[in-house]
Amino acid sequence: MEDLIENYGYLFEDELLKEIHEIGIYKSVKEGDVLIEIGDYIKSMPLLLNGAIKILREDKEGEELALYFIERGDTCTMTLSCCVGNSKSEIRAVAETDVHLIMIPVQKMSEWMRKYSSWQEFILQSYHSRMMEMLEAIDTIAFLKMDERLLKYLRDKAMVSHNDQLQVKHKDIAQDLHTSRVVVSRLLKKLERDNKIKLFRNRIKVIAL
Amino acid sequence: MEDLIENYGYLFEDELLKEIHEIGIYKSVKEGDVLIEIGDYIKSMPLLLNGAIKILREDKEGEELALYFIERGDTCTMTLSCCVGNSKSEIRAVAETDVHLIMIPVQKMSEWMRKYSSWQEFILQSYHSRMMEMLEAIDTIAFLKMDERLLKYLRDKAMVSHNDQLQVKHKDIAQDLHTSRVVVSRLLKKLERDNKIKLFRNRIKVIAL
DNA sequence: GTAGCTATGTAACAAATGTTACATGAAATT
DNA sequence: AATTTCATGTAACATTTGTTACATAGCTAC
Repeated sequence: MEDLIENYGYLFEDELLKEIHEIGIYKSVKEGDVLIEIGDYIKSMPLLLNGAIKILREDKEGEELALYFIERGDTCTMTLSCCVGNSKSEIRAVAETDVHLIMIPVQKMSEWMRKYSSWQEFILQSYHSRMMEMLEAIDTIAFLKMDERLLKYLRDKAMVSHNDQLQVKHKDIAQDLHTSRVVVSRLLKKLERDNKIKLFRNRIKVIAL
Repeated sequence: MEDLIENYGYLFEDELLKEIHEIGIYKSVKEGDVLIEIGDYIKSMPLLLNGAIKILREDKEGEELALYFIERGDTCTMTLSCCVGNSKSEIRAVAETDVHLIMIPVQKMSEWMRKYSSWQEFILQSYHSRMMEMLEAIDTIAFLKMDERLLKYLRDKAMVSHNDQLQVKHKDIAQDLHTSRVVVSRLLKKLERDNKIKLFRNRIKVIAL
């Protein structure tokens, strides 16, 4: 409950907070766990209390692409979107760090939309944020070259995990950026020569945040 | 009014249709005209009656990228999004064909959200559609090669203009796809050899729709 | 018709990204 | 300690995309 108030207290009226606390289901998720799988029907929406979630897209061949990260105080708008459309999830959500969240049944979502103006505001604001994040994702893949994308990826990752030391393998990065391991290793080496990062085995230190 | 009923009659209750008709401002826009410019503050949202609108993104250097087309029965959700966030437009909207639309003042938008459940449904559904279109745009630039993107672009363009004969110059296509004219000409020639399209001066016929 | 403009075609080359193959070195397993 | 597995480095090459330069062909204006 303190977690709830800390993250959403300034947004929602007390009554709504109480309802969320009563109805919502508190959940802990371990780093790396899959929260939503592509094709899942969505029955509840998550309110993020802490930690970060990575949103991924997949093509027909099963190749991945990381779109953006979601942080505390956010919700997965794609979830809302899918509830409304009553359709399957188009994305995969993976816990980037250990995560605490509250699951809200979808019926409540539209009920609260009419009952609480702060909730309506929150939902619309969420859509806005996610739209902006989608646009940023588009900018990144459309306008940046791979070395710039790579650096941005590392910085974003460091930001959401509040840690400039990243526990990652080149192979994983390649998967998130939808490129090959060799390309990633090559560009990482260049970034290290340019003093933007420092490379270790299973670990990368981001210097210029 | 008939236009309004034809496009939105099955969505909205009569009372809402009446309000839209009374409050909305009917507008005609010529092909090529800019409806929304990047950085504009949005004071009203458009409901599309017929025609199609092209949504574009721009990078820092002023380079463009076409994201998707909006057709009749749709609205520009980015507009909503910007109203909510009270922020400037992040995209440019250009009339792809001659367009008829109704402009709704933004205050009405949130007022109707509470008053008419069909309006709330419509807005959320719009957000969903636009999210899906953004995802498709991401898929396109992330997973497709330029020749596939080019063919998809031509097909989409033919679809929304209901015409397999496109009045376009290679230069314009290059701008929309964020590549160079030479690349477009080269790939178009290949598509013609593969019998997907037929090339003329100032005109392209899309064969395999 | 001719001059000039615009759109398109194409060659030659450059840069970015993707692929294959293999070497090295650290960690884990036996 | 020897063996195996995994992460990383790197060379060599292929493919895709971008760039520069120029030729040709159709249209417009005079």
